[in-house]
Amino acid sequence: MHEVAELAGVSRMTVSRALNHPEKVKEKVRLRVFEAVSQLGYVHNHLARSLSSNRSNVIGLVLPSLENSIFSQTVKAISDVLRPAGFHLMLAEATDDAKVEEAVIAAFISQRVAGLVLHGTQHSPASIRMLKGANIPVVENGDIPTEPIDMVASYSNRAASRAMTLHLARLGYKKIAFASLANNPRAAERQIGFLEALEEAGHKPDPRRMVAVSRGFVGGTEAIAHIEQSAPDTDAVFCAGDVIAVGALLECNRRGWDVPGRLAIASYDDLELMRHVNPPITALRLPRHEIGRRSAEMLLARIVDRELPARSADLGFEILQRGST
Amino acid sequence: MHEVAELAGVSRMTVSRALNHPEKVKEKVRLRVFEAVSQLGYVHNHLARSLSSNRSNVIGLVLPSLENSIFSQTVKAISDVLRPAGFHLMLAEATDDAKVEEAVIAAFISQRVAGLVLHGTQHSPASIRMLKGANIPVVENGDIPTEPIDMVASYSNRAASRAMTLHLARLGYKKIAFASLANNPRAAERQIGFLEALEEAGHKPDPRRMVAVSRGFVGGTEAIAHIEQSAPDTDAVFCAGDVIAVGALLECNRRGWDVPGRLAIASYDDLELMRHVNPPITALRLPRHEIGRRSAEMLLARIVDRELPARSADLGFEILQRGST
DNA sequence: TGATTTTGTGATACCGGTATCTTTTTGAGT
DNA sequence: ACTCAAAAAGATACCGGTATCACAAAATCA
Repeated sequence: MHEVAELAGVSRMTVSRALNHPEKVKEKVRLRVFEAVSQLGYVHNHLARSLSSNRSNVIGLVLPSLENSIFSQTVKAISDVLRPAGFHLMLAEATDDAKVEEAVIAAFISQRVAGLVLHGTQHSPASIRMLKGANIPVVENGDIPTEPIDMVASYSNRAASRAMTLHLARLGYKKIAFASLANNPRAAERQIGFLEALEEAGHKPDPRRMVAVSRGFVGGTEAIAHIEQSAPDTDAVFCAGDVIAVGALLECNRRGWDVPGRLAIASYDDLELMRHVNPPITALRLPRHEIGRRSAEMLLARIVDRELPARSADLGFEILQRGST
Repeated sequence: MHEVAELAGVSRMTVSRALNHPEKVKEKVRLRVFEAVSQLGYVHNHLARSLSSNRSNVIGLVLPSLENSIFSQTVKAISDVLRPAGFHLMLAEATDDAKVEEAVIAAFISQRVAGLVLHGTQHSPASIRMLKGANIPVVENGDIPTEPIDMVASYSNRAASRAMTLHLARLGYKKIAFASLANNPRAAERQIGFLEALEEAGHKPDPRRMVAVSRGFVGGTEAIAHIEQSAPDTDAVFCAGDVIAVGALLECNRRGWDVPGRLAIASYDDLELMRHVNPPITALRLPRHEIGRRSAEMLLARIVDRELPARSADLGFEILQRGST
């Protein structure tokens, strides 16, 4: 920068101004500076800028899992909002483990990120203390928590699960099973919603129809095997996670079970795949993209425009009725 | 940091040393410093550290698309190698557009990333100039380029495509079609490999059997429709991209075509899904995870250990013969 | 025209650390 | 006990920018 200043015959300060607040510098001088910049191939050092001005242009994103394709829509949406605003995205994985999450959050704060998006709403007291102490805007995704740290953009797992279960009941299914991942805070909320709906529909919950399965397609296979063994009179299964529903459908196809005749299948999440299998699977359309967009917008509103956007946005969901139910 | 130094009764320099090179500080003093750190809840400012020491702990990753689940394995592997080494990951999307890529690279350099991973091997002269000028280690993924910028960790699209095509020929298929995405530099390499293999196997290439399709499952539907219309005697189709093969298989199922009796299907990439459809799809196992791991390791070798790792790692591939061929 | 703003530019200090060199302390060897 | 090398701690400058205030030049007003 020193060299640019010399070549343009001005002070470093003027160079800085020409680059950051061009309107504050006379046109003639400004053009000399730009000329010098391009002639020397000068690249601004954002690190120094951030340190000096105590404000950075990096947003941190913490995901429970990087391998899960579910999040790619959200990531893409965040990125699409940030880029035109000149912000960048830093990514970290925090599994559902408190210690790891604390380390990740500490690392992000240490990098002085301008804001943070957390996918997940269960945080250790230490994490919460750090986040509040850091005094940066935070958006939580993944569920609507009762006590948000700062801001929230999500749908309610409980409400979505409840709605789909009621939908199945309304279609006339009487013996609905629930398959979900074990040890997953979001799955727990979904189970609550499921049970609420059963009660509301006047069904009696039956523990034989609550199945905990592994991640991935194989989870669906497990669910069907469990149902056949423990509760063969089940007439519908609500697969609350990822690709479990597809795994279940494929397993039914293999066994020659008619879907939805022998067993109806509903999915929690509407991956593109759901529309393409036979029969297509009834699913919840969750606002994955919208969550990312709103999260980024809320952060930018606070950081750039210093506004105070609504603390919480419930982005809802939609039931897509298809051939599998 | 000043406060920590005061509380511990030492100079700032000693605090810095206690945190970065604990072995250089006497145990007694070190403990006093750590005590002060935790008492004050001090978080190290990595920005200042990077600026002062002129070395950062952030790695940049440029992907052609964030929505594509294919990359999630690579991202996860990179992240898994970086975290224990104390490095972080910054993510950007650069579509296959030169201008966007230049902007992204400039932004990363401006953030003084310690190293860069580029998924993609076609770069504009301006990008290459910037990268060489920045003097940071760069790893290219996605293909084996003839003139790498710095380092490479990948498999060869051409070799993989050629190998699968030869595999189909060896299985006795005589009229093999090729379906791939249009306007994709990697797809172009794959097509070259396909044509090489046809020649090697003594087959005559037939333009009616070269199909350009859309992204996603629907691409498979398109491929089958095209084959039926333009070259109904085709006995095998090699789907060179993403989930096209699954789309094709599902379409065959819908039409009641026997797979592989009426038409054999082979896929370029082995997603988990390939093993679970019926019949399971023959696919290339590409080293997605290994690419990420090696990329990160190569960068760290250069950054941390100041070694000069091999410039290029061809990580190969594997043919998984399954029921669809 | 002189007084008063307004606008443009420069001087200086500082953001929060680390590199480097200097000084002090420690401890081994005789 | 004394010398001297090695280890530990401190002083100072600087990384590459920006905030802030001072000051000069230009524009506005009476």
